[in-house]
Amino acid sequence: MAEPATRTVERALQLLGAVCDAGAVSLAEVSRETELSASTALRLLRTLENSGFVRKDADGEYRPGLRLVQLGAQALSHESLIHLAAPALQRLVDATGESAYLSVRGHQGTGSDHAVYLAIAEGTHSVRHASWVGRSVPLEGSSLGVVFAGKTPDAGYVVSDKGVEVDVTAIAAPLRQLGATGAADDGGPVAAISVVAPSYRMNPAEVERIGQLVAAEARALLGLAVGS
Amino acid sequence: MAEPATRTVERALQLLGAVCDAGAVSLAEVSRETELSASTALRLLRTLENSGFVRKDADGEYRPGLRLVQLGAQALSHESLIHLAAPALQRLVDATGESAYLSVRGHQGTGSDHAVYLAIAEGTHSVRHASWVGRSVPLEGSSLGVVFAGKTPDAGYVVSDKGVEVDVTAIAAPLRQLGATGAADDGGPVAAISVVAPSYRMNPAEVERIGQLVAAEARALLGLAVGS
DNA sequence: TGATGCGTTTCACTTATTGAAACGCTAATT
DNA sequence: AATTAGCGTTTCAATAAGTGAAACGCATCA
Repeated sequence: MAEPATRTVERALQLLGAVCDAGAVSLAEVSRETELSASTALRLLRTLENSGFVRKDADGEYRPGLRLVQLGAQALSHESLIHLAAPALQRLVDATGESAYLSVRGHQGTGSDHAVYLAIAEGTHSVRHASWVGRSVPLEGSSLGVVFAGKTPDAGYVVSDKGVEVDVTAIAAPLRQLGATGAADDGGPVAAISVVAPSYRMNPAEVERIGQLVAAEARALLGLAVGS
Repeated sequence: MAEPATRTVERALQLLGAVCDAGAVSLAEVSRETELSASTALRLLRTLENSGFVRKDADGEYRPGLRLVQLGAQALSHESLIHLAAPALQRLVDATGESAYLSVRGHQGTGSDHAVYLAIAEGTHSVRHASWVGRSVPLEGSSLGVVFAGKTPDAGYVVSDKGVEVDVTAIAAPLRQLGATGAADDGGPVAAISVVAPSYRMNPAEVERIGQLVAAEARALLGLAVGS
């Protein structure tokens, strides 16, 4: 992979990602992280800055820029998946009181795999799992990891406690194929919905109840999802 | 401006923007819009695709990619402004029944200036102004345009009817300086809040009432806003 | 006062980008 | 069927463009 690509652009995008991951970084830091020479990093960051993709704050550190916020917001609001999933997430919250998430597999490339929360419905319990849209969570050892690996058992959902976070039980189900074309993909689903709850509130019966709800909503979403 | 920049990256970012603006475009279309030769556009789009910033759908058209959605969502959720402004917008809705918006000046560069809606609180009237996060609106002739030009009168708010949209009255107020440093900027505020309502429901007294509410919330936000 | 690390600029070396042209393809058009 | 038009794609020589080591000034720290 990756033969036909322009190195300059790749590096610039890499820098952009590094800036976003960090939130705010100095030139020296990013250039170290991305293993680019300071002069190259500076030049590319300037280009990104000219285009509004990053900006320099008062401290001289680089931050995600307005253009990125704009394009991201556009892209987010055009993602029909989010709109389609929102009612399903809300139903899960209504039925369980726990927080529900829509996530997609993050872009694989920079080492370990991650998922990104695209939509959230907050639980109603006063003690609840809380996160935010755009949060990137590691897949390793999580129920989302199993789901994205395409290893979901026949029951249609995956449970994990003692996963990424302690004292937390996550129940996830895959949104298998979104496009109208049922083409054989690179394997694994592209999105998933999940319910995340404090473990102390869970028991086998409740886990199974929630699991079946999650699996049912995931199946229902398949019917709605259209090609675009 | 724009002397020290790498052309390749600039072009790639330009393509990225074009793809996002269009939502879904063919290679021929973007290459025409961006005035790039087809071969160059193809090569750059491939690079963007490899990095997940754009993706190719089943029809072979280019769309905003997951990486962009991820970075955008991250950037959006890290924008403390949005979190700070959300309660203020809601208060405006509660007090007026009309839709309230937080907007920032879009990246100036591609011709006419625009603003981008970053946060929205929908009005409660059944007939209300509706828009979406990420929407880009032209500044020309709008109250936002006046606000971003730094021409807000002493009253602290700007009113425009018959502006960008007909039959719509917009009332906007500037969020002057966000950073802790009150440094002399490039001039003009970077953000604004506004209330947008159907004109038929407005009258001078109501406009003034809303104007003072908007101006008050804008001033209140100044106190909260911190450097980061 | 010297040492360290930063952001920045310069510059010779080439490497990597470029775009016209040509290809195969599908879908209208004649 | 033959023809045209438009698309995505590949090739390739010309050269325009990106590269990074080195050096600079400026902070801060020992």
